[in-house]
Amino acid sequence: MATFLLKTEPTEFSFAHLLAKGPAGVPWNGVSNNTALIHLRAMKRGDLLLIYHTCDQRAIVGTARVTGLPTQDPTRPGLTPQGLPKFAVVPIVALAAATTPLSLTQMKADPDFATFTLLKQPRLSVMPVPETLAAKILRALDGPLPKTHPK
DNA sequence: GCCAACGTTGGC
DNA sequence: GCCAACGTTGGC
Repeated sequence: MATFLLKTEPTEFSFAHLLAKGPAGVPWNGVSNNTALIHLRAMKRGDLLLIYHTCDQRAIVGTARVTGLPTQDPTRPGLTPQGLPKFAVVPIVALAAATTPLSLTQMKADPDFATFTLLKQPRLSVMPVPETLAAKILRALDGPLPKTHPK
């Protein structure tokens, strides 16, 4: 199981909004940046997601789960030369809100995060999170954490 | 194929 | 609101 970080503007689509969708979840769409799309296409059912709010909040605010494989965006159909969805969309559901959101400031102050893509490529909206870092982030969020894979 | 101009993102 | 970092576009 891999872990990825997804950025969202809370004014556009907040983690609270995702939570409110419940087990139905949402298709994570609207990504156009090629590097971000490469990571989206690599997602598998069961992968863990860390949801980061940009703008005023600038913190990881909750966790979510990938519930299916990436598919084509119905509004922008097309495949890559490798036969993968060009503008990939991934179904996700919220898991839990963080009891303690982990702020960008905190991550910047921690040497363990020095090579983290979130800090090195501030404009990338979808990125993989190394396993050791993901574990550390989950401990910091200190909420009801995901324990099991979906059935 | 290069690169200048322009657009977008997101932290400050 | 500004601007740095990137990505994209289009003229050549």
